[in-house]
Amino acid sequence: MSKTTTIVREGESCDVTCINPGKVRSLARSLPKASTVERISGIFQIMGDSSRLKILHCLSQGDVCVCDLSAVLGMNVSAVSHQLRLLRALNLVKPKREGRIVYYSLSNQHVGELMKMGLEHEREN
Amino acid sequence: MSKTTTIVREGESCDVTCINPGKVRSLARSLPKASTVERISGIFQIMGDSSRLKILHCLSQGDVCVCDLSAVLGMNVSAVSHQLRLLRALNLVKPKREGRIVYYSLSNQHVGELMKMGLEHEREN
DNA sequence: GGATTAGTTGCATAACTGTTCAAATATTAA
DNA sequence: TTAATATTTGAACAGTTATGCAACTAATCC
Repeated sequence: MSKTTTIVREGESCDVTCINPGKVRSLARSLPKASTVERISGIFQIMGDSSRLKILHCLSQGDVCVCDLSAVLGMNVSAVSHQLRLLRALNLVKPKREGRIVYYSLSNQHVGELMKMGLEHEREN
Repeated sequence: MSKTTTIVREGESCDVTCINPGKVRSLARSLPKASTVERISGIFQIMGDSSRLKILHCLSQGDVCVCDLSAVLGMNVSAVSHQLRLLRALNLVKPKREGRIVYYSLSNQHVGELMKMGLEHEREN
């Protein structure tokens, strides 16, 4: 039943042995486009680090300054700041300066919900 | 208002400058324990890669063999197999041999739901 | 038996990531 | 102004990761 078929995907074509050409074509069509997959995996990747997850967990309970985050996580202020920069770049958190102190908060509730989902998955496993 | 306090976290203590010792203590208490955070971030980390996300997306539509996955994703059979091993190790997918062909499927629906969440986040953003 | 096909695995490697250190910026206090 | 504090940033480093190649196992077909 094996067969060599030419699969066309996003402009380029390549010869691959595939068991079920029809299924392959329909699966290929069903995939969200590359940029979408990239952005979704980006979100998950960001949440795939314990330090960042802890930071987000703290912020889900209200504004926290960098200094306090550093104390809670038990890590370098600089390290925390680097991670906050990443989170800022992805619009997951936003800063608010008050004098010398910068308070961070979640930009929206989506991340909080994703975290809750993660916790539930964990519990059910 | 700044103050130097000793924060005790999981047996070890360290001196850190922190703005709000009370808040820090309560946040520290509110954090899920290390192993839990680790496992949750592990799940997200696994989904934080476009190849794996595509694989999982395919499997969310039914059983697919390694060969077809390779064709759909346009990548090496070996590379796909390596990723499947990771997913297997985390009990996210399971193999079923039929002759020479190995069909993979999702172990449970949790991952599918997480992916849906990701897609929704993406859309709302 | 030998040949072919599907998949796995170990190794090598290039690319990426998280953290730390040191230096810079910004704001307040003396 | 100088000193102190809160945060940011860039460079460097160690550790991890995704992929491809080559060699292997497993199953089928001749």
